[in-house]
Amino acid sequence: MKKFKRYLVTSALPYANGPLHIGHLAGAYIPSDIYTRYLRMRGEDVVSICGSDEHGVPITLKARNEGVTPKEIVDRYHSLNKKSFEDFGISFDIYSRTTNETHHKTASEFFQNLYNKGEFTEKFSEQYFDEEAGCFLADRYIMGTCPHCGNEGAYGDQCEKCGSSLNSSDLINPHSTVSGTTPVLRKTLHWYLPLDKYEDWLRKWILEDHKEWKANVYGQCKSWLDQGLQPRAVSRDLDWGVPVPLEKGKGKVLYVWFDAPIGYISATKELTPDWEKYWKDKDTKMVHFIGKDNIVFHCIIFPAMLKAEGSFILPENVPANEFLNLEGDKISTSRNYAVWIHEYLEDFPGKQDVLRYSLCASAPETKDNDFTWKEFQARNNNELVAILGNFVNRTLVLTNNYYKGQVPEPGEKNENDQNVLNEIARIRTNVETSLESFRFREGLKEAMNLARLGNKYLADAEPWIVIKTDPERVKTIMNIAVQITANLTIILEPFLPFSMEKLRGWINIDKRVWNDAGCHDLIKPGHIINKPGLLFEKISDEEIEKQMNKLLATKKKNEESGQKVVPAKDTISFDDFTKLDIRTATVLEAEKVPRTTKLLKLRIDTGLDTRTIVSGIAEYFEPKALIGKNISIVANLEPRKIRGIESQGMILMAEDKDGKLVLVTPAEKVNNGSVIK
RNA sequence: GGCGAGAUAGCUCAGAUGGUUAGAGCGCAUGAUUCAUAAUCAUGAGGUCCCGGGUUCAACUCCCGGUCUCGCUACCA
Repeated sequence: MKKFKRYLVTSALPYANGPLHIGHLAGAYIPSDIYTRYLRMRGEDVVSICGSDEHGVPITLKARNEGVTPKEIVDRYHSLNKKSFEDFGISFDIYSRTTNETHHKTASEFFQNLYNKGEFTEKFSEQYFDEEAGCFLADRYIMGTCPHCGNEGAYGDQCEKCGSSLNSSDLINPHSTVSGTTPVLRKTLHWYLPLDKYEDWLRKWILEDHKEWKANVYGQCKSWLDQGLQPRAVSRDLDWGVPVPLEKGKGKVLYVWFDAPIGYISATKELTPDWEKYWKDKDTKMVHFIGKDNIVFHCIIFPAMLKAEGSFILPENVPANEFLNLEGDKISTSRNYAVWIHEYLEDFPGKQDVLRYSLCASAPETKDNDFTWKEFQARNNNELVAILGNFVNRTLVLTNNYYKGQVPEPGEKNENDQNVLNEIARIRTNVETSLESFRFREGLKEAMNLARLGNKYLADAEPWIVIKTDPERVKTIMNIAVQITANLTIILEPFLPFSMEKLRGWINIDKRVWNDAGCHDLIKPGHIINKPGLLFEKISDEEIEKQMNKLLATKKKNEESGQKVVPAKDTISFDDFTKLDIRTATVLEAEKVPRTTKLLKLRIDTGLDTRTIVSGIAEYFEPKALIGKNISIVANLEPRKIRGIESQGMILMAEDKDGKLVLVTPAEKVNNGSVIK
């Protein structure tokens, strides 16, 4: 394995439109922090980089909703999240932001550089502009008729019917799915990164040279590469972001995916004038910690950018984690369903390590995992308190009782003593192996084995009994117990930094380097230790219930408030209304449209006729359960072909709070074809 | 529908290149113990290794088919 001279560790830039929650921590920041702290203890040259990602459309939308400027939004969450990280002990060397000057400059230059080298393809296109919404429309927000096959339900980027890929300007009779209005064409210029050009080396670099990447990461990349890469626009028509640094780029900004990863570079620049040795020297090992939603950007797109630029190194590994669920449900920022870090820190002051432990011990390393408060409690009470805290406590209490806190001189060691002492070094090696392979769960478990070893040693040696008959022997036993404790402060430091600092205070030693781990004489005889406190305290059922109730309350509130009520539409005339032919009908047959997930093909009796309607409701209804149902339809909607089947009308559905579709049915049975008015 | 990842004890997870009684931690049971926050230590009970086929002397491990979960994607007038 190659030996690197220094490390560059990056952690996904959290998007500054909401607070941080446990999913963020478990996915990226806790592993990254453990890794970084470990490397620092090894004396490696390492910088850990992070910052807020503060550009992009969602932030402008949130700002608009709240009637404030985007800047106010990002300021709010940048400072909140920066503080959360600090308070939680995530030890970035810098936590920057993408709205600052250095970043704007760096991103501009990066763009300019690629532009000068001719790496971009430049393309004028007629883009649709929604005059009502006041913005350009992404292709997928536009629908219209396919110029090739006449399919009226073609999207701006692709026609599903004939499979041809389109530009929205090709569509006949386009309409905006944002406002429903007809957008107007405006000419606009954009720059594209031709990812297809880089496919060959990406394929070799990932699929051949990095087979050691985690299966989820490797598989995801392979999937993308096998599907074939497309050029991607690096600019957007928007006013919130890094301006395109070209005369003809006025009014345009760098697309957020292009801008954000450059944030790693600009943050490093801000941190040190020596930033180039971290980014451009082949002896630097770069590692990106991210969640699985970010794999394609960090494994394919960003490396393509770096390679295109030419002077940058590429990541050695991208240990992406899967997702964390919460009490069986998905974490949701918008629905406020999460354990927020800033709230946790208030509710459990001084218990950063408990959450660090809990999230690391059940991190979603290989598959999605579920965080439950009960498990959190169990991890604390049964492991941190009972195994680790207890061992430390009994060692320090005994040392104080027997020797007034003065570490005794060891006598002759028996075979078991030797075995136990030797075991420390073995545990250290195991932890190293785990951490260096990004297996943090395993590393933590292994580190905890040292505390288990300590408990067992005391139980076997029984100093509280031997003291009565052979006090000399007890000196050896207690010396060894103290050495184990001192080793704990090293081996657990990356995982539980707050607690180990506390523990070092009690045993009255300074922070030691990783290489000291395994030593049998970290603390010299005669050394005086301090009075200990409790390293961890039990967490009561009441505290846990309180947290669980909080989540239940959120759920309940979400249910009550229901889904967002969409704004009222414009007034229409009575004539407009009478144009609609809404009537009752009965489902005669129902079957799934093959090779789709959502589509059902229904045969219905409208009173006038029997006809076919294709409807996107397959996720909510068993076909046969629909047969015989009384429904309401729009009977005079112009027919349209969906997946090659002509759909003659539309079934009326209502959506409940969970997004589930519900049939709109007459309260009492009426004849088919009865007009709804 | 396409692609990717996953499915192993109550829970969280290990199980290179197929090979005797499938492992760990926590939980549970029993016993021991009392220095310790009723903590610890020992022992033990728990598994159709998602299902169905196949290859093989031998499959949790390989092949084929299927089911379920998650993600990306398509689709949803």
